[in-house]
Amino acid sequence: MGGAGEPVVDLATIQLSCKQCSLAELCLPRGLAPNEVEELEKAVTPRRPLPRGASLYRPGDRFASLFAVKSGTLKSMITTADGEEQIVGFHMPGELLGLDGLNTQRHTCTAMALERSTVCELPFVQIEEICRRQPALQREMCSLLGKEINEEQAMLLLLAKRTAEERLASFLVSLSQRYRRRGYSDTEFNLSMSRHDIANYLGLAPETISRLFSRFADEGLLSVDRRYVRIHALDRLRAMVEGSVGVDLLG
Amino acid sequence: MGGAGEPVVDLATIQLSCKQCSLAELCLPRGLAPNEVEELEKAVTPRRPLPRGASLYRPGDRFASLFAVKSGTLKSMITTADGEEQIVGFHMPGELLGLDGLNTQRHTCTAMALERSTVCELPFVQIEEICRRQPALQREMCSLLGKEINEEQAMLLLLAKRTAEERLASFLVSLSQRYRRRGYSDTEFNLSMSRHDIANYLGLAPETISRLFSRFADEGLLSVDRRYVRIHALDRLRAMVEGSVGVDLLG
DNA sequence: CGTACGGTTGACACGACTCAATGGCAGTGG
DNA sequence: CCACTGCCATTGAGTCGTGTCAACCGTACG
Repeated sequence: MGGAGEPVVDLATIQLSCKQCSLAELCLPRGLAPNEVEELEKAVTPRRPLPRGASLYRPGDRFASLFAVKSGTLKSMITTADGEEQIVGFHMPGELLGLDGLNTQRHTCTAMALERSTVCELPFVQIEEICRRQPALQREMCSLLGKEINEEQAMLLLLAKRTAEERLASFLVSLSQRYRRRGYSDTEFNLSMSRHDIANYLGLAPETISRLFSRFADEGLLSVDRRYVRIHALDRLRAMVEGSVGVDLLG
Repeated sequence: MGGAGEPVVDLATIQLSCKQCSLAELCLPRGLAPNEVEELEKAVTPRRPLPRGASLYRPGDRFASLFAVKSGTLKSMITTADGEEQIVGFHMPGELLGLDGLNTQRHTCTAMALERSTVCELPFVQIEEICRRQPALQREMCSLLGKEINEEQAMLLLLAKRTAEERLASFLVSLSQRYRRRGYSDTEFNLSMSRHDIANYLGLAPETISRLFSRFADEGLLSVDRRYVRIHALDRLRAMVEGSVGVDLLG
């Protein structure tokens, strides 16, 4: 295998290059010097794509690695004893997941692909090792963990204090910003999650999400066709979440 | 100042001893070897007590240190543009706070004493430095950050899915466990926070908290006198939060 | 072509909020 | 020492937002 001119690459031997990755400024290497990125690269191991619905890890799985989304979208959710689920985050390209395993060395969440997705695996012992030698990465990791905490706190406020309307508006504004940062349109995009997932994430009933989409459309804020959303008045959506924290936290 | 036999100690020169601290097994030194604790101790700087209502830090303050509660209780809250507040956590002795500043090097929360409280200050640059040399502390810090994330995720579920009754039960069970771990009764204690604070934290109205306390008392679950709570049926309270995550997360 | 699932819409119910009045404790000043 | 005065807490009455239940539709997929 691996003869000259063969287009198929051997997944076990190639190294993913962070330097060449278009997501580098969004991902862990953000803010690292070239030589530091090189060191980080060595730790990155490739992984075969996850089909829609596949789990990257499940509750109880041994925590060994963090994962950076390379393409696609994933959701993280916690599960209660009686099988109820709560989505605690959606992960877009360049975003890290797996932090839920840091405490007990076992994952508490399920990470599931919402569509065919690829991720980079970052073995945690190696991350730790590099952190000891490269203060810049140590800083970056801390910043990242702090961001996760800040975002979840902003989410607590959203769930504790905001109306259904404000929650959906906030969700859309957040998606919009995240798409923009990735070079996509911030006013038209395809949702990779179902109404059910959105509802679950926002602590609402799926029917409420449907009704709100219809109302937003009636009010000229946006138009929806299935999962395709076109935002017509991003400023008015923003105005609805005025006073919310978390919108400009996505550092 | 500081003459022989003078009982007043100089706050600027004494070193707090983590080894002798009764909270050591709950706090950062948990799981560290004696020589590692010694090193950590050197970084700890004393701080004068905070009177009730005083802030340890406010949003926008430069992040320079983490704080460990030595006595008393504090609350952390985020504030929206229009002055609304959301309490995101209560901090009891042995617990760390300040993690909200890790992302941007500026605090996003207000940390306020609910009663006269003392804290140990841990300058963050020193923590980072020791982490590089002492993998055990590095691990402990990661575990701690992971725990914070896990707990906030459990809180997201509580706010998104649980009824008012379940939220208050969950809150009381959590308090009960935390008191027990600190050597206090897990069935009788004084709440250090007002009904208003509890309501804010749980995403409810203060009136709802009052009504629930009355109902819980009617049902023989507990008795309340002002802020003094006696739990009569901890098992039944636990049963009400069955299926909730987060109860046994407080590693 | 059939079936299943995701999404939309309507009718209704109910949990929690709001508004309002009252009570009681604690801290303050006379 | 006692009255004053907030603030916190309790309780009731009424409202409203959102959930629940149910029917229907369209699309995607087998």
